Amino acid sequence: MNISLKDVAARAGVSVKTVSNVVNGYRHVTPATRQRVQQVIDELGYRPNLTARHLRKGRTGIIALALPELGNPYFAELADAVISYAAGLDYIVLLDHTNGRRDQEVLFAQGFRARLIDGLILSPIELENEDLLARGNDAPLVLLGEREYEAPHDHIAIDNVAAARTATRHLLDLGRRRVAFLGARHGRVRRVAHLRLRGWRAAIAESPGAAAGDELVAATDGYTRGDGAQAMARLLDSGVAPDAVFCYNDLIAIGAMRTLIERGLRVPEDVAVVGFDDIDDGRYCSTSLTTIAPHKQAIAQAAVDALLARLDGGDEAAQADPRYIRPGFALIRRESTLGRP
Amino acid sequence: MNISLKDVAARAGVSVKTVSNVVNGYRHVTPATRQRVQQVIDELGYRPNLTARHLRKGRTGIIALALPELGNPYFAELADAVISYAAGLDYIVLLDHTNGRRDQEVLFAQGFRARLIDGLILSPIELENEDLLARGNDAPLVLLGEREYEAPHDHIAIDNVAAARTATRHLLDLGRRRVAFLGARHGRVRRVAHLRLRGWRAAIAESPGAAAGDELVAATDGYTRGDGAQAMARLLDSGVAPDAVFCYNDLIAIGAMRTLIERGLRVPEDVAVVGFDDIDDGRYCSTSLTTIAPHKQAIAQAAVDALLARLDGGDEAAQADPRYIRPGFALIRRESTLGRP
DNA sequence: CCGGTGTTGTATAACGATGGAAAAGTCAGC
DNA sequence: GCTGACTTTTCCATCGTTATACAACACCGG
Repeated sequence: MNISLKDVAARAGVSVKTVSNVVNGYRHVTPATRQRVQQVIDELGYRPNLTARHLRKGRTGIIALALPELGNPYFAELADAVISYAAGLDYIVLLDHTNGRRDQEVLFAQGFRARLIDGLILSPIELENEDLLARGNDAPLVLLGEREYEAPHDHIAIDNVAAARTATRHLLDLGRRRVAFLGARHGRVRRVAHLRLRGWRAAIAESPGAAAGDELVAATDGYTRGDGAQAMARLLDSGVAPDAVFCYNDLIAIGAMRTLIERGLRVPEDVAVVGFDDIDDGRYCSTSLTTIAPHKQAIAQAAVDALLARLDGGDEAAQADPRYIRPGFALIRRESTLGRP
Repeated sequence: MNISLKDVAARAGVSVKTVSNVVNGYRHVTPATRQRVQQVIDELGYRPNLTARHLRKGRTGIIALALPELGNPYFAELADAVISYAAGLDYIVLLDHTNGRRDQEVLFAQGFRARLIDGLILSPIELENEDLLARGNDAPLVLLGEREYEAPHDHIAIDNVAAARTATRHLLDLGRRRVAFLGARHGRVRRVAHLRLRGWRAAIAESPGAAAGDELVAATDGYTRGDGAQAMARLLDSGVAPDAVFCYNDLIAIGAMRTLIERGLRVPEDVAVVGFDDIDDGRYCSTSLTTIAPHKQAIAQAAVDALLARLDGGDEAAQADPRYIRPGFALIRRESTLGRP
């Protein structure tokens, strides 16, 4: 049942290596031999054993993609894009999730799947710079997303500050003056939502009449709809009364909208809402969601390309300085800020 | 940089096999030797080469999970559950998507990743029975989801007929009489949404006053929100005027609600809506979605357990008759049928 | 007809791990 | 001190593939 090169070779009356040569399309094989071998291959239904090939070549053709959670549609859609693009380049993607927990992220960065994967694309949340520096692993690593590090790795991320500023300015341009920010992380305001928060501040600072107090910034525990709903509720209970909300991501925005509607507030008349990610859900909310759309396709391609450049590009490419690649983004205007047409 | 058993053995002054014994926790190793070897392992940062181990053992410890699309939150959440559960059993999950296309599903069933994976969990959409019978691959296969086959493979699925009947009856119990079904597939009504459609028919047949005509059944091209929105629009345009809709899945339901709201119809006052899958989105729609909640955790566990039973259970388990396992489900009542409390 | 050149095929040794058998070491009992 | 029984360690083959080196052969010009 398990056909190996040896079996084919015996049956075709040639050496193992000749069969290997045929399988790999090596040039110097007479058409006659090639045909005979090929026929036996088809006859026996031979399929190369990838494991053995990988062992011999020192490469597996597998790259890992570690995302915080697949339940978040943004990451699911991104994963989809990465898998498809990598498949086109004959690479297999091993998808995994870290739950956004530092210990798990460290585990991946350390390469606990060492020698099974050729390289890793990681979207960190809690990972610290020191974790990266302590990394005792030579497989290439590409970082994805908002967090910034000073470790020597390629990094793919849209310009989060500019994107957040664009989103916030959109709200200010509509005449809103009390624009809240939803989704800073408890106890670590300066970390995870750092860049988007900075963009928010920048836009507000440019707009004379806009309220800028810290009471407009609401923290969440995570990045789910539930977190958004709770944070919005807390914000309203605290008496802040914003007339617009810019949310760390679409899920939080959707949760926030849900709370607003439950409280009898209208979106966007009473409170306008902008999200971030452009997940499919946002388009079909009963009030469709205005959002920042990072170019997922471009992000996926850039990440895979960066990784493969270091893998397949030879020594000079492997040693090249880390690159910071910034795919584009767009503001998608929908009903949650413009109202129903 | 690439430390192998040999390096550790040389440094520790023992044989390769002894190091292997230590790594694998073999019993007969003196504490002194074990400690010395362990120390060198830590010192050099040795990590076993999984590829080599797999080659030798004939097993990779990797199982594949092939789902139609990760963009659908139901599948993303299910994948999450499978990965976590399998990880607890020391199995790695290779996640892939078929786009619900027959050629891709056939490719997976045929095992194009032969010898890289020990087994496969597949959620088919277009795959035909003959494809399964023609399968020339000995790796165990577990099927997931609504489609039913007569091929000898384990199958995990909730009772779709009963679930659909429960959902439809819920609508009828609320006094609705014109309950539409959204999500039959164009040109193949008897295939993909077969069971759920049957459940719908059964519930309606039991309810004397309920309309039962085929004009209440609307087809969709796919299973996305967009498909649901379009199908709902077509249904309304055709003048059917339902007072309730049971949808093939939550995404279609969310799309349908979107269309209803755009047309100025109220949910649930004018049209009540029930979905299927219990994805997170449904809970946070501005009108939260009543739905059938398959027990995803149970499905994931059953699928992995069934696969591993055939893998690790020895010959008698591998040859056992195929099993049809039916995890439970629940009707989750929310605003799209009950209205806002 | 010889030697050089170029093509086609083969034998053998890896890659890094594990399994089984053989060898070496330990220890009690007489 | 020797035997026998048991524990610990080593040696060798092996998984399926590819790389390297080389053998075999044909072809061509001189």
